[in-house]
Amino acid sequence: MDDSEVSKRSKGCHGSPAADEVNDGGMVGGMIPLKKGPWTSAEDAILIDYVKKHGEGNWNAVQKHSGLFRCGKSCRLRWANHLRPDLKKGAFTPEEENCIVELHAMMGNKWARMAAELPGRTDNEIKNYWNTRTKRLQRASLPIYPPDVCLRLYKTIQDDQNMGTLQTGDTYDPELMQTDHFKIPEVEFKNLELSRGVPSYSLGLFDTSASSMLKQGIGSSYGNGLVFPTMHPAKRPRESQTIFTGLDGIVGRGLPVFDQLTDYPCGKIIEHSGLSPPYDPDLSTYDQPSWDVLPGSHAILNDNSSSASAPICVAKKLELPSLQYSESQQDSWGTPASPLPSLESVDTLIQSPPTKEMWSDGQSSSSGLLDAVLYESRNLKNSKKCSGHPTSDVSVAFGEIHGSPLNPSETEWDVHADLKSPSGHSTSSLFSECTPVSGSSLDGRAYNVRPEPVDQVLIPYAEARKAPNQTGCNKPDVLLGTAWFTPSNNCHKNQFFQTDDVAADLGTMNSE
DNA sequence: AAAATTTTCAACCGCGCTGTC
DNA sequence: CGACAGCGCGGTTGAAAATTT
Repeated sequence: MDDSEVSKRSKGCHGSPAADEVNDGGMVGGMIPLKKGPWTSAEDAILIDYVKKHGEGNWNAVQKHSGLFRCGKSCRLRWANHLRPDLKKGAFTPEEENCIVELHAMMGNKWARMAAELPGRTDNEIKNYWNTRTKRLQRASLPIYPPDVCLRLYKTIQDDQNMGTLQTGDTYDPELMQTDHFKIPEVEFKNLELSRGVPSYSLGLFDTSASSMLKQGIGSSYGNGLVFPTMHPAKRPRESQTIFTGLDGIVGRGLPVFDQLTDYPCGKIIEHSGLSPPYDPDLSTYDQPSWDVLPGSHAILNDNSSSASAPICVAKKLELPSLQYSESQQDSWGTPASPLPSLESVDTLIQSPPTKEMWSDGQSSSSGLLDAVLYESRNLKNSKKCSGHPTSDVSVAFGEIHGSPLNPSETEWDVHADLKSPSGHSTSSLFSECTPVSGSSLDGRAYNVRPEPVDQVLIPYAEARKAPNQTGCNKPDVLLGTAWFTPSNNCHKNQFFQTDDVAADLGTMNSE
């Protein structure tokens, strides 16, 4: 064993005052300090041999039986992270990377559970990967979460709300929202060719603002009715669980679930958004002044395919929304607040990290995108309760943002979605015009968006809606499994949400 | 080529949960 | 029922490696 190597890193083997640290990390027989620092191959061999003979577990016995001067914790960690025979070595594959992003969006920093979905990978590995990735992306002002992930989550929550399974009120369980430095889903859209049969309103979904969403207050009833992957810590399973019914069978088995996501095809995004033409005209009757405007990027509205395909902008931090759409500006947009707080915001959701203050309970949070979406959902619900002038606070409705409903086809979207507009960073504009410098994000995930036919209809979600009370269909995890992930062989043509259902959802949501 | 900076990642730490006595 | 032990999780640290200046 290389003691010099060990001593270099060892900061003393006296462990912490904690009982377990004292017991297994302190001294051996009160005399010999347990080793810390890097493991040597000799130690590895001893540990491997021990596990072969005695199996995993009872780690504190390792030192006693093998003579290894390592605390049980250290042994367990070493085994779990490096010596386990089933460990997959090497860099994450693109599929795995995509999977991690998806999982993080849904779970937040639940590394162990994420690891459970990625066979052969350890929580530590995933954690390191994510932290590295996040740093890199943030530094490059690139989105942490791809747009389709944002939308799927958001849509799922919306649908869930419409099904009445997402409870509101003060049932929010802080523990379920336990997170840290809430990651702000930033979105950047590259090479979006949205002009082909894509409803402009679908794009509007992207021009939303999570920060506004997230500032509105806390209280997603995460714990009631919502059986998200995040579970109460107290009920945390000892062993890795399969969290997503659908995801499990896909991700867990290493199938190319995310093949379709690798490039974040626009079509997928649109599909996930749950909107497809023809847009239900009835929606305009809702107390939703600009719902009809909601949509779209000017590229779409104008069928400006040239602009849509023009690779213009360099990846750039999208930093406007919540501020840009501040209340003070609402008037300038000439429209009243809309009861549709949400869709406004994937953009914000994507760009502005909710401050910790937003979590009224003072909990830090580092949840994934899902938390943000849930948060917004809760707000949405609240806003629905509040008469017809819901978004009096930070949240900005589409109308406020995109102009008058009286002129849906010629909205202000064009104005502020335009790169030349004051806002300049509208996601919609990014959607249609921005292209990352290199054609792919720094983390290798190209945010390409391909136009997709919007006439297909996906069934799982629709079915789930029809039978919300069946077998947990009202549960997001089920939705995640059925509606979010589709077999890769169908990825190019699946419609994740039934158009009519979505329209109905939106209508319901707005009229509630 | 060397120094400085950044990135990666193995390991540690503290906390909380569960099971046992 | 409380104390304790074992274990696992998530956050953090810091040395090594890689990259940039």
